[in-house]
Amino acid sequence: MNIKSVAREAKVSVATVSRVLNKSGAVKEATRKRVIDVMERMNYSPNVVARSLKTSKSHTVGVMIPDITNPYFSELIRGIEDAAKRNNYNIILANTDMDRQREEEIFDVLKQKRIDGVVFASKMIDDTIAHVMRKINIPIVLTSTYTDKLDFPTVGVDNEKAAFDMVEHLIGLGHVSIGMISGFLGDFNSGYPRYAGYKKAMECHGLSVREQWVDYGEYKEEDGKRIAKQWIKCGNLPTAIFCASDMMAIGAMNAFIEEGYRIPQDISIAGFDNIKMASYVPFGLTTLAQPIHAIGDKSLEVLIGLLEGKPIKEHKIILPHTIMVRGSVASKKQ
Amino acid sequence: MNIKSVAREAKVSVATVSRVLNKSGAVKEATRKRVIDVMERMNYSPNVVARSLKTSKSHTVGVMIPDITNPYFSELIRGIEDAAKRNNYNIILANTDMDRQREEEIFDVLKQKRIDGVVFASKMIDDTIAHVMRKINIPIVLTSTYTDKLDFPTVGVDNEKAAFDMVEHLIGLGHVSIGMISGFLGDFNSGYPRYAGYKKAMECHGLSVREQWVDYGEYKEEDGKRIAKQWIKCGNLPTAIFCASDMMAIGAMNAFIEEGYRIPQDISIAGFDNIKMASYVPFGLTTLAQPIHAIGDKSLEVLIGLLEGKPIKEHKIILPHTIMVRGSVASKKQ
DNA sequence: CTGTTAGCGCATTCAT
DNA sequence: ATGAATGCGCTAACAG
Repeated sequence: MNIKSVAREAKVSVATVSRVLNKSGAVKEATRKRVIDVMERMNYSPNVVARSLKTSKSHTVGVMIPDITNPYFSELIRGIEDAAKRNNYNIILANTDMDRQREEEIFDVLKQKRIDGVVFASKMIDDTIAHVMRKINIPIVLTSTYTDKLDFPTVGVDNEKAAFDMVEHLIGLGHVSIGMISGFLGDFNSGYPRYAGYKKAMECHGLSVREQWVDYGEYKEEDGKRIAKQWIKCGNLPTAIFCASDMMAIGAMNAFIEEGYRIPQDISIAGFDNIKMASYVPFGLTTLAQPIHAIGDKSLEVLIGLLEGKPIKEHKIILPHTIMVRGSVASKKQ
Repeated sequence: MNIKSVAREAKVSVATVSRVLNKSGAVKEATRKRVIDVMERMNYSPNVVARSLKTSKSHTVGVMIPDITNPYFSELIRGIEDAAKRNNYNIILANTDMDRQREEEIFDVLKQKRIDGVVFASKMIDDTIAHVMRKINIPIVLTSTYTDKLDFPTVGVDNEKAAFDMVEHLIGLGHVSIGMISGFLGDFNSGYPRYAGYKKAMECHGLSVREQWVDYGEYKEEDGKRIAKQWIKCGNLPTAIFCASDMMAIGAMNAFIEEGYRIPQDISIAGFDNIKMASYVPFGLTTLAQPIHAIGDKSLEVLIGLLEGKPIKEHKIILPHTIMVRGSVASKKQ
């Protein structure tokens, strides 16, 4: 049941069937109807593999992320998939766990499968992976990923400004002793800029960043929890803690609650990301909202732009962030 | 840069190149080396699309789920993808939002893309979608999905027994007034059996199911929260609440905490699923643990078995559940 | 052990 | 407006 049998049945050539299939070229309405009829009667479904071989377009893109289990990435994927659906693309999903070897392997099979492009999220691009990505020679869009080695388009928020805004929000609420549970400063995508924004906001308002109130984690709940428990043990807490991720904020909240503190009466906690879970803690988590879904959506739109040969206007696409006010931060004004 | 140019460069025929590529047939070690050398030097990457056209195998499977943003499904997908990786398959991910029309569309394009099989999760299979799934004529494995119309393999836990075990656990802890925030009873996959297990356990121990302590939601946080707040307003609470999903359990917890109750001192709450988030609430959520990752993994393994023509031994594959004891349930023994 | 060749199903160019 | 013929890159049957 291929194009040929349809042609035979409809008493036309395969070229004509192909024409009605792709709405290319002109076909007399009568024969078009006839062909369509036959296709339906035979329950014909064109073989996209053959078409891809011919056109070298698969209408499929690869999406490589560290771990779909991370709520940030599952929202991101949803945005990507929604945009894909709109544009009649499909996505091949691959988890990398940020393992460089695994990433290379995936790039390799994606290339072999002739996918049209990829959306890539990972840790910082080093020379090795940059070389692989260049060599593979297909359009790539980066998100949540820092690079100064590649000139692929990047989609995300202005992390430094976002952190600055959040800390300024806390200061505006009367907080002066503000701690931060940061990401690692070697992470130039999120870790460093968010810390830099925090520091800048503090200095901007004449407040001091105290070393004992800054610690570093890998954005996981466990990290936030561990650090908060440590601080509790040392006594002498800030009145507010800004966390570089919602998961760390949730971990910190859990630590404080388990130790008998009340949030936000005893201590205020702010997060970063606005994953869905942020609204599923008691009274809600106040957080710096990234438009996660929109970032995914835009990433795919940019990729499709690349595929269609649109000239790239801007390489660094910044989407707007907002502050999502919920119950985990209290005012310190008297 | 195709197989032909490699053949030319290595001074062999395309057949020989194909042989070393697929390790099929015998090739003299010397020529094999030479071919491999050439492939590397030319940075040759076989065109899997052409191969698929020839073999009618794409080594790609479709995965259709309601929403990747749902933590249950993101863990499921992770299991599926891990199994896919092990078996050198890729997955095309599609969110359906349980929309029947969307599901049909996706089945259609997946068929056109000649994917080898699909893992399907959805609401109950009705006649219309059953017809589509039969007609598409490719191997399908079901998970989280009830059907009595199709004889496709199904992977999951024994929901009724699981619920029974959990409620018995609560009873063993001394609880006698146990409420349930259930799924809808029309959901034959999870809603009805989990309720049935609850009821059976209660009756089994001579306890009565009180109508005012049973309510129904769609497994979301909001549902658990709404129902719990309602119960609080009515006063007269059970000492323990069994929820048909972790998200509803989290919602219920949030409701109680927001209303000033302490968990588990004032009320015990148990969930179902053991999504990661269940361990990220203060003191942890006691829950009926589904082996979510394993369910995904097994689903794909079964699908691959189908693809390789293995005879299906059992159509209903039940994976073992456990009770994950954390801090949200207290003992009522004196 | 190696080479020749016939398709896989389709899009597309060139005639007509 | 339609058809005939070519080739996309590969696998596998067959021949040697």
